[in-house]
Amino acid sequence: MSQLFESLNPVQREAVQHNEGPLLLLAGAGSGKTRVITYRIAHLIQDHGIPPFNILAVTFTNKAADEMKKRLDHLVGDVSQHVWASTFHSSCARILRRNINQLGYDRSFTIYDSKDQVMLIKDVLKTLQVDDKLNQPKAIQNRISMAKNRFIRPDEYAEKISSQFPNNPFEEAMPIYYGQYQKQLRDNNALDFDDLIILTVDLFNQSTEVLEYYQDKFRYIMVDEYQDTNHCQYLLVRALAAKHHNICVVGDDDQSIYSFRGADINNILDFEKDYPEVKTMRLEQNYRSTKNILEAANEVIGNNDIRKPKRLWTGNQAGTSIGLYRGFDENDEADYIIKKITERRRLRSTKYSDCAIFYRTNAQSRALEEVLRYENIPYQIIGGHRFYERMEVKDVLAYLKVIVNPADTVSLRRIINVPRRGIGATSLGRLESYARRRGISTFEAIEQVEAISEIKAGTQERIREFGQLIKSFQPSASPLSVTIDLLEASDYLEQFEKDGSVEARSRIENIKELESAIARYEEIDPDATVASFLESVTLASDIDGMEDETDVVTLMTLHSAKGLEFPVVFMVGVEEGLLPHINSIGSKEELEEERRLCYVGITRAQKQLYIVNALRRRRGRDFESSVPSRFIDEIPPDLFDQTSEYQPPQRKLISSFDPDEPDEAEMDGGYRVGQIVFHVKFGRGRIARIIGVGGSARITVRFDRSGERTLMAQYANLQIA
DNA sequence: TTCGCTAACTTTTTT
DNA sequence: AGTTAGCGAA
Repeated sequence: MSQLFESLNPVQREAVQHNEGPLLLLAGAGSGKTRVITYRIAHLIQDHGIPPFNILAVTFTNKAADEMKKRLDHLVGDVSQHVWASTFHSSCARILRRNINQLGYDRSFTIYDSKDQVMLIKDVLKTLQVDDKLNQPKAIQNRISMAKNRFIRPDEYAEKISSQFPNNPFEEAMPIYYGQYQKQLRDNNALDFDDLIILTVDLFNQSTEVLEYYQDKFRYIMVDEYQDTNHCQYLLVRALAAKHHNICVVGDDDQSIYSFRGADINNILDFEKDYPEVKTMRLEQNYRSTKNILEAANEVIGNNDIRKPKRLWTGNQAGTSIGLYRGFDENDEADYIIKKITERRRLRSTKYSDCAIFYRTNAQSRALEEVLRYENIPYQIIGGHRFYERMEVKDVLAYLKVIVNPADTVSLRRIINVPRRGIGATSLGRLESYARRRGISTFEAIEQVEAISEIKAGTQERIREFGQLIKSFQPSASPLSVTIDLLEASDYLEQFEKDGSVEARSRIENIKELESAIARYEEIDPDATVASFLESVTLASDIDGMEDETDVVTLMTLHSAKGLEFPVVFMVGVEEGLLPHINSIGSKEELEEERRLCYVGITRAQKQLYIVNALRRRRGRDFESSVPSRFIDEIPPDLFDQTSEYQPPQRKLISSFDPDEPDEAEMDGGYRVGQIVFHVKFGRGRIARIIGVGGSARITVRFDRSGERTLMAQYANLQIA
């Protein structure tokens, strides 16, 4: 262990040796915080004889948890397997699988992802007979999630949130939606992401016995990326640490980029108030980046007002200048990047896997992907349309979910007629209304379909067969065997085998891939069940699927990039409207979060940073011209490579985009932000944002009745008040 | 009543 | 561009 200390700087060493009592570790980008956490755990185990099962390490992603376990394994060997290292959501799911009975749920509960949530909300609106055109399910989902993150229940919503939006019918209706949503979740024996946390807190509040069990089990708690925790997670950590106070949180307020998900920066800023005896330490030496890169990062983040003052420093070399390129459009951006990558590969043995491309929005990956594919450069895209979101994969997963938890009507509805078995919307509707009348689940209605006289005998028979199909599987059998039997018995693949198109074949391939994923999962965990597999899939994050053994270029959003590092980083689309994003420009807080996002991107780079943007960009059907991001201006000019190709190629610029085209300009009707307008259907509202110009401009209006909606200027037909 | 085709909308970030 | 809603055919 003593050699272990030699590689640490004094502050790091102090942090590792501080084992009892609360510790706040303010760790700047690239300051070696993961190292400190793992060493700290190793130190607890080896030098203080703390049993590994008494340690809980909460990370932001499963990938980070796995990496921590791997490093820990190097330091202390096999015993590291007994440390609980996982995400908030996974840890809570694990706790709830043991103890959720006490809250009146069944242990076979299903976890709903955000798409499932939206489906359920549509359902809720239907049962409440509310038009889902006026009340966007996604907006409702967002409001519910925000409430849950703040530990606000349906019955408290009116008082705590609605009251802040006087005369807002949408917010006034929210408690009803929220309440009904929660009821239907329970009826489906399902939990959404937020429930995992909130119900664990409930469990602890309700049973001191359970709470004490976990308090004593997790005598040492470490929370990584603490700046991104929400209030509910804060309550959870506080409850767990209340007895022993051995809580170490690690975070960086400058890297807080998840406030849209309810992350509450106060959790880090107030930590010192919660634990008066806290020891605070700062890791400010950066080991990752060159001086140039770090200075650029420092300068950018220095423009934020809401932050703990600090300035990272590094002993590393100055390094090369930052590349800056303003391309013609997104294809030109991509061309430039590829040119640089191939050039570097030729000159200085930079590997593909040394290079990462970051963007603000997933949509930006497409242009890059096309060019990379065309140029035969191997790449991986993190996030976007993930494997587990493919239609055919979701179908099979829905089958598995129903097998484990027949009460899950969202999944049931997905597969009851897939493949086509002659059970259409009307029959399903009758089935569901019967279920509702009797107060039973849809699946229970299926089991007594003979009693439903509205359904014709032929259809009854088909429904009965479907019910038997589901019941013919053993949920406790191994996931792989269930899947194989399922594919066999359901004739699911037949629809694609008959088709024979490229697409159908790739769908079959994806199912095969799913099978091998299940096989792999079983190999790692011999106790795997269908339920545990489904859970791991739902709680997997984009980044968990990242491949870091093979030599490929990695593309991902700036959000996904947090916690990673690459020798060569390209940030694309560094433009006003994209970074900072158009939706964030209006508010100071949100703008500062965009700046932090930019900071996160810059600080991922070890040796070389390229900042790239384009003169114009395709958005939907038409082009928009764009202005370089204000964040570029915040970087001192002398840090940029002065010889760089900063002249945009002036090709046929005028012809294809024409913001001043007269007839279009008239069509935007002279709308202004802040104006009060009336819409035929949505009623009164106020213009929140206008994006673009002319008829193709999109106008976002915050309607009194139905929340925010974005309309095309040329079709909006708004009356100006 | 179910199914297949055409037409419209979306894209900020995510456990 | 890929899903969803709506319509007509079987």
